[in-house]
Amino acid sequence: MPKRVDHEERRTQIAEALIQVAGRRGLHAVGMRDVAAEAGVSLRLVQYYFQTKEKLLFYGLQHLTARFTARVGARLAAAGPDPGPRATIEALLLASLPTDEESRTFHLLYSSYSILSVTDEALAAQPFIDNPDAAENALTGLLQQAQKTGLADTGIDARTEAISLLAMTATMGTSILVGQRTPESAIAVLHHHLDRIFNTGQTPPA
Amino acid sequence: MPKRVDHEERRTQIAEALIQVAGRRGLHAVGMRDVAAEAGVSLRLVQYYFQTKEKLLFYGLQHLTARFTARVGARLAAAGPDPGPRATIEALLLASLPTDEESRTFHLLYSSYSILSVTDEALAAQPFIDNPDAAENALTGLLQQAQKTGLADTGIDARTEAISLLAMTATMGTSILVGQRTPESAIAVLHHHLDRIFNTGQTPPA
DNA sequence: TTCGTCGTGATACGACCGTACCATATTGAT
DNA sequence: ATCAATATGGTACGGTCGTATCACGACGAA
Repeated sequence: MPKRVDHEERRTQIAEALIQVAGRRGLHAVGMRDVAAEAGVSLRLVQYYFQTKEKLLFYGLQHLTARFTARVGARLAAAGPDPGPRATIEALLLASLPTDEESRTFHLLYSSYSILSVTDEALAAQPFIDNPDAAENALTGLLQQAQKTGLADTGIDARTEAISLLAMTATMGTSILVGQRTPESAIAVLHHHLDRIFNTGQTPPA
Repeated sequence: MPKRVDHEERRTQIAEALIQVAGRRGLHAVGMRDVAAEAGVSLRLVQYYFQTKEKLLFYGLQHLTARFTARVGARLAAAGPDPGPRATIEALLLASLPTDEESRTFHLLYSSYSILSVTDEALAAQPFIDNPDAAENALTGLLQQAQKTGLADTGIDARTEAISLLAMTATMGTSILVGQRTPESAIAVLHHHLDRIFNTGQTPPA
């Protein structure tokens, strides 16, 4: 047999090319030839490692979520060992905001895939649909933990607040993307709600 | 001259066909031939009244926002003459949730246009970009008015809460669209925040 | 060494899409 | 009645897109 190339490595390389060009020109505008050119390979190669465009798009979505998960993990690690629940939540939410080129691409493509999945049933059956649920559950758990340790207001409903925080973050992310809002104002809104939920010590509970 | 047909009426008819087919198969998948077939006219006619696809898409967006504005107005009128600020806000927010076929199409297409505008500068220059600002200002005004009349908690920041409510509504609308959340749960979250903002009389201020 | 398979290139094919072109019936103005 | 502008149909053109086909070099196993 010939060169015996690492398939998974090549697939990753091509998937990153897809993400690059899709982030630049939009997911709807990306063709196989664009991906090939961006990856520096021939069109045939893209066909070889992904037989069809649909499979390429699916793999691109998987790779995108994996990259995002890794990035969030890095942010959490950067917050130091065992940060408080509030710091953890803050890192989680802020990592989702499109503040640099990478997170901007994440947000744009994830939104594109979501909208696409509404009218594309094959895409709707893909695994990324349970990812938001995982985030919601994680955030809910963190809030409940904070309530038990007296850090968060016990009067709030953890799940409702988790849903709210994630929902606000998502929309404001899109607002940043279209240039309607600045990252700073989005962060300010999030801080406002975190201040409301968490006992800062400056505003003791009645 | 011949039949002297009403251009605006025909353009509206074609634009509605665009909205129909785009709501069904996705905005990215709609072609001029699809629109023509849906409207029951020839491809040539679509070209005649809109010279290019880009212009058709722009007009479709305008028509979409006009239809949505009219729908919200109808909801407000249905809430009775001079409803309280809370009822007004509630009608405003709930009208934005995709609960039936029409609002589902609204939400899907508006989101599609938004995402598209991120990578399409011609679309980004379109008027719909200031529409969210208008909603935000209106909501802020209503909240401030409610604060002055003692209906809403004076401790909240009206604009921040307006931004939050709109942001939550938008994301939860998309969640409903992709089948991740039910309209009821979204409404429950919104009610929770409205209860927090408004003095219900059951929880007197300290 | 031979052989079969893996990796890669070049190119062709059929479909579709937006747009342009040609034709023609209709009808108000002159 | 003639003319010119309007409204509409039919169809062709150039491009692009996803996919398929043909070809061939490389290399490990026998």
